[in-house]
Amino acid sequence: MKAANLRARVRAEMTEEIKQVARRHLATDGADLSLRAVARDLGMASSAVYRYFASRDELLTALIIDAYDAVGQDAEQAAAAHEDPAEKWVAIGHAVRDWALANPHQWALIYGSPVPGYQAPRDTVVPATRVIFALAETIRLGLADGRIATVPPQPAGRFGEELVAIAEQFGPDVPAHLVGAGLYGFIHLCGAVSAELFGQLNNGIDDDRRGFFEWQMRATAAFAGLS
Amino acid sequence: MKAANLRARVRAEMTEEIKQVARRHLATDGADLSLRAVARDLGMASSAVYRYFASRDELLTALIIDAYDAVGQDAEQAAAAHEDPAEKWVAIGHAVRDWALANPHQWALIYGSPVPGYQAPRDTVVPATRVIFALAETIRLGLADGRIATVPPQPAGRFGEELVAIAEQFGPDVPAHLVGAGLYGFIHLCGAVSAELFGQLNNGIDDDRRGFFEWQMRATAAFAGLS
DNA sequence: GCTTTTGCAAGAGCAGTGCTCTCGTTGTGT
DNA sequence: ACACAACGAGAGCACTGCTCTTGCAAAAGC
Repeated sequence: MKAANLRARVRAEMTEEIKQVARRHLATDGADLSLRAVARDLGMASSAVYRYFASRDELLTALIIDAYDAVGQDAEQAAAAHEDPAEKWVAIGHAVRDWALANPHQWALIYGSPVPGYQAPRDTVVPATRVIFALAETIRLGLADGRIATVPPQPAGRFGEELVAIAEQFGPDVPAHLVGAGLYGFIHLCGAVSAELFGQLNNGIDDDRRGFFEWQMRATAAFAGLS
Repeated sequence: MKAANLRARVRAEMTEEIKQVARRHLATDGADLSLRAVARDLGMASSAVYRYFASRDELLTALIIDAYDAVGQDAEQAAAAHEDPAEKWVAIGHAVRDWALANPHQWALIYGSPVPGYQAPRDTVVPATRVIFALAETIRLGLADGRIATVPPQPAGRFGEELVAIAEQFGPDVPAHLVGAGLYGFIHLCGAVSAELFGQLNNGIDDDRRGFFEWQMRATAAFAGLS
């Protein structure tokens, strides 16, 4: 059974190697990942790859999960490195942006338009929440420390009830409007990074994009009452 | 020469028809537009399409320009339908969102991740600015009417100078921080629509997405001083 | 020990893609 | 009427995702 473990380990290594080469292809050749090209780089027949991933989409899904985890981990580490909630908030933003600038095609994979034959399996749901959870935890900390000064406008309407439902997942006494502000901040974070990465800022802000980004992050922090 | 006009007109009609069928394919089959499939639908050989578009990318570029113009026009009309700057602002947002919900794949084309062999030709630059110009014009109007109440935080650093440079294109006496707020609002608008369209809101805000969106738009309007 | 089952890799093959080239045809300007 | 440019169709190239069959080596059962 040691041999069996060996077999499983070799399989795990092979799986990881395929993902690694695929990531490299994604980074260099662009978004249209070719399974055959990956197989060629590994010196194996294209059909052999199907022993490890049932389809190209499944490979992409694996890459998506890894990407969510990678950017989520960076965000969590950045948050842990600061004491003040507002600084945590901004640090999360910079961490996400830095990761996206370093891995633009992986960013496009997770926060860009869904891939052609798009399908978001359940496996991606949990890793996808790490960044927004880091933001939410920052707000919760600020709230616990009495660091939340001003408050965003009260949500009115049915979506307010949905915010309440989300708030209850974070524990008692979390105001719905702060959940709204957290979601607002997350949306703006994704929007700002995507705008920079996808060329929406071209011929506008070309020099000090980091400064402009930080200005935006501080604005969203202030919207959540973190100053 | 009347015959020449006829030839040119037939060519224009054919070009438009190809784009129309391509848009339909984009809407139904998804993002991976197949030139051959479009040709089949038109009852022509795939090679004949190349008489009208030099490549698949060129077809996509044409669709991108049209999409920018379409959403831009909707935004401008929505703005024109209101008097109060804050209402103009929200109306622009809803117009853009409505268009995106009606044409999700076209939205992905212009504001999603760039297409695989991506290239943003110069032709797309001008149409791409219509939405943000509509937002900027709204701010300018509010400023002229003395409707700008509070102001966003002053941008500090090099990007502040870049904002000044942009502000000068809009005319004299336009404060840089308002340009920043306009860009901020545009980025959030794109982020909010993309988040909704690309599934980032799933298992969170599922019911009253319109309400949540409007709440966000009013927040960005307030950030620009429009209330 | 040997046999059977399983996991894996390779190759051929299918249907599809973007794109090029050639070859007739048809309409246009002189 | 003639030369020329525009056009459509077809064949073909290199590529893609994916399936199926074949052969081989490692694990499992007796």
